[in-house]
Amino acid sequence: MNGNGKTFYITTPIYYPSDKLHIGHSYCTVATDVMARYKRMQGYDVLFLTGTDEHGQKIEQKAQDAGVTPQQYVDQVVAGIKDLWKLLNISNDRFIRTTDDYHVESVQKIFKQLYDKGYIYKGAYKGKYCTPCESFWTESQLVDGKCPDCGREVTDAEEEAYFFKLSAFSDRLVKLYEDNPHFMEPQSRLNEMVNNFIKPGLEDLCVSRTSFKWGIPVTFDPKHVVYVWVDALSNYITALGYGNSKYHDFEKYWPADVHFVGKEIMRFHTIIWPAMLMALDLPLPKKVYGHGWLLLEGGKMSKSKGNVVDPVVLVNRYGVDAIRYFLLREFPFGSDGLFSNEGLITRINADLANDLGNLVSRSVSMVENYFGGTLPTERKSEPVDEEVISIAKALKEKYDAQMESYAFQNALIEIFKLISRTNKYIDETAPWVLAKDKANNPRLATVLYNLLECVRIAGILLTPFMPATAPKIFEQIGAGSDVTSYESAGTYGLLPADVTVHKQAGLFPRIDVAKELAALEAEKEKKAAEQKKAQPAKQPEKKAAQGVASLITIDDFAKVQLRVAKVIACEPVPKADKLLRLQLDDGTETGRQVVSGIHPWYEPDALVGKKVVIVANLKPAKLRGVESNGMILAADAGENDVKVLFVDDSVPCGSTVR
RNA sequence: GGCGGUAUAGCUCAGUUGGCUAGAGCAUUCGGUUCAUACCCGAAGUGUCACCGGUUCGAAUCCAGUUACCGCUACCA
Repeated sequence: MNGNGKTFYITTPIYYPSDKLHIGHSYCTVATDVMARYKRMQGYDVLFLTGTDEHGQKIEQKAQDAGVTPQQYVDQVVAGIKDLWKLLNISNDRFIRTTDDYHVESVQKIFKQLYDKGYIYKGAYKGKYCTPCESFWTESQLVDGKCPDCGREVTDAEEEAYFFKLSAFSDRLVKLYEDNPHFMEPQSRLNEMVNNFIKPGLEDLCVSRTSFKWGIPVTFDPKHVVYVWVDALSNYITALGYGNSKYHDFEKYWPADVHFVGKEIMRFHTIIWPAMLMALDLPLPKKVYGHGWLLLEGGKMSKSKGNVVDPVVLVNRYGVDAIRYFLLREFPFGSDGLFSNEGLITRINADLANDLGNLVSRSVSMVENYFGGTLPTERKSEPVDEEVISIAKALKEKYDAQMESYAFQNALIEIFKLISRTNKYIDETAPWVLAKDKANNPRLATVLYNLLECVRIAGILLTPFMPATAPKIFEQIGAGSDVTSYESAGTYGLLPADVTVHKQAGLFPRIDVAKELAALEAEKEKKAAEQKKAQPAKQPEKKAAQGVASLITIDDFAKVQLRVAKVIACEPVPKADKLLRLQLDDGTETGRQVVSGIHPWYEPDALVGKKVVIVANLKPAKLRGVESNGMILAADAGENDVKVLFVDDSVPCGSTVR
């Protein structure tokens, strides 16, 4: 179990700094941190990497909206992310930014290397081109295989891009999964990957873009920038010095022992990343672990729902270790969990304040009250001591088994079994009764010593989870550094017989549930109000910035025919989740049929009889084989919300809108 | 639509390869205790283990079907 000389390389995903991070990102990073600390404690030479993925169109756009350069934009967000990790006591050894010089240099080399080996080739987006119309179409847009615009024949498209030969790696990937059944966890993800991607046949991957500039230029074809895959995934090796001279640890740490990732990016890490490494003739990571999401009442966290949980607020109210503990205790690492403030507070109260904090407090107090702080060395054991001692002795092994399989919640449950049993032991032995007669002192000292020992062992094993609290525990129970090492958790009875304790303030103050819930609610509303106030100020700025690039003339606008139409009938399109087929009365005799992707937000019945605005002169298109003549106007009301624009019923069908 | 997952006490969840009289924590009620952060200890419950069939001496656990929710994926002019 001793890691002497062995290395352990663990990573978080690199986060996308388009917005502030929320509790979900913190969850992943805290888990990684706990594992890193655990391995360090075991004596491994650990490298813990986290960072940010800073390129791409979305950042470019966000920066433009904010009126700053992309670099300025990410600099500011990244500073906030680094502060958050500091606040959460994250012990990452390195922090990589994909805008770092050395990373850029490496990615350019990797891209070239893959190109030279023939794994990256210049190609074109799959699609069709209508030369007379100068229009690019995808297969699904074609009407009867011909240009939807003019009805003429189309040719293969010319849109230029570089592709990675992902398709060439299917067999090797399947073999990888077969030879290493634990390559990805949880196991249920394996079927998902194989059935969704490998079996239908992997398609080559577009790895460059010409449509935006904010990225790493392709050295031998500078109008292209490297698209996310090669840029972002390779951070795991560039941060070790692969392809650059900033670091020199590639030989030492690669392959990674585990990549922790959110389940949403499992696919990139279990298919694309191994294929890239195969193409580069490099060893593959030993494991990719996809953790679950923290869900809130009402679904996934999202800005537009206003239900984003801000870790900073929680840490400031309850302390970093309470939050770290809660995240890893409450949620099984591989599956989703339900986050609630009430759950947080009751968990802190029940486990940390009542059980752990109070145990330390009462144990230390008794040593002070009955023996002035220092235990006498004379002892008297009794059979009632045996059970709690045997649990303490067996704890480390059980804990290790859970930690090695990344079952953080189970590891913590094991520790708290000891803590509970120790509390019960106090009742069984009733030290306050023993204290009434000096003759019982040897017995009393034995009981108190056992309490301190149990606390010591629990404290050591809690250290990776609660790096700030553990030292406080040790100080209170008088445990020096010689008896708080990882190894020492496996041996019972290491505290000196005449140990001296130091009573201090409680570790975790008890929280008034009702009061705190109200306070958190108030804070949330304050934030929402602030955001509302900030919105109008932000909007005009955004319009101005975008407007410069894309002003149109009144004539341009006149090309768009908007009309009012009434929904006569509406039904879902078969074999499609999002599509609705709408029959409209647009004032003409025949009416028209429109297909719209609004099923997630509207049931057919809710639309029938309503009047909407349609784009009447849009080119017809086929969606899922159903013809659509025009589109319905709807607003993007949030990250994932769409609202159709309804018109007053008094407006006649067919009315022009301008 | 395809693929995958989940469904167990009021709540959050454990239940390895079928043997459970189905468990834990929280919440609830009652009792004990006073060293301690109004804490700790003990006791008491409540469940057609989603539904319907099947395999079996025996099914929460295995198989088929149904329903609900979730995820991945395709469609979203």
